[in-house]
Amino acid sequence: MGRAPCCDKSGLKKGPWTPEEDKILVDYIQSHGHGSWRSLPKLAGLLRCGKSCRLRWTNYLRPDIKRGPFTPEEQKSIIQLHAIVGNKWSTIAAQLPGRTDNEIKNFWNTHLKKRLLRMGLLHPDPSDTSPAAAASRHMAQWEGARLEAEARLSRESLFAHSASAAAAAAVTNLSVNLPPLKPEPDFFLRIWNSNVGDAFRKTAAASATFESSPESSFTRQSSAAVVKTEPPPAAREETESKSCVTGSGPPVVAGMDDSSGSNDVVDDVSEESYQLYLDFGSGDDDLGLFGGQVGAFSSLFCSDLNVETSLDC
DNA sequence: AAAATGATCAACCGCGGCTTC
DNA sequence: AGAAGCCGCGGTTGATCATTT
Repeated sequence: MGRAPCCDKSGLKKGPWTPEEDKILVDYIQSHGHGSWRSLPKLAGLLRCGKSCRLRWTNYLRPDIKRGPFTPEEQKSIIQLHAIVGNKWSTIAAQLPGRTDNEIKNFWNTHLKKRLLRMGLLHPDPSDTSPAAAASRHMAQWEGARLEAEARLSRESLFAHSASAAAAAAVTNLSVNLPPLKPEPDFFLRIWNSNVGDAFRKTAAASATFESSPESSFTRQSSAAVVKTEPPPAAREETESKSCVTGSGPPVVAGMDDSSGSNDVVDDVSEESYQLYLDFGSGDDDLGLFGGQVGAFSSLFCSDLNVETSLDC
């Protein structure tokens, strides 16, 4: 279906915003709200398209924008979230108050991505068949199997809970119109039923045909830090068709491996970024990648993943 | 001092999804 | 049901500043 272009109308200004335009936009939104972005420019008296106004407001003028460099905690969060959701900048931004998707995207592309590539922790090409990439696939298979087991246990415990609740209700002549079963937030089950779980299952299936060397044994900690996620097929097709410049879709984050041959360049990496990597998979709990972050991430999974169960968030 | 190169980031573009009619 | 409109997202571009040669 065709779409009427938004910004190519003659007379509409493009390019950098002037302070005067900024003031007009801020004044208007503060007194009227943005309402319909499409009609806002006309109502506010701006020679801009609505799209440009929205971008300027959300990325720059919004009062809750947090300026300044990213803190180590924020960087760590970005790395962790990116390993989980890939280039879902808006999803990542939602977990970092005051940061915009555009800012995070730029920061990733100009800082974090380069650092991780230099450190050999990121493989730009998912189809890479190098030993390092192979190792990461092996990791994904391992992680997928573990997640599946966790999910199965969760289902079983949920079923047990459900059955006992039904029995109790029958005994007490209560309506068996269940779900007063207010389940505890079941993290593993949600993940497993989400796109993330789907990606793991697909990865595991793909890896099943992959010949991994018998000596590829990895520590639990490193495996937790190593997750290869792939977007669902639709998303993958979309990104592949859209872009060929940057490695779109969630990249492979691999553990430190000798085969990357990058030991000599790791020295270039700052101690701080290296520490970020070390912190990355060092959670005390069993789910290293999510170490200590489950609470913070739960809202992410509630809001952004297609959880097919009826579990409440 | 000036040109070349690299890094950064604000802004644009085009597409997909959702909503409305 | 499907066409049209709108919004938001992710990828890309280009201007500007910093650094190097």
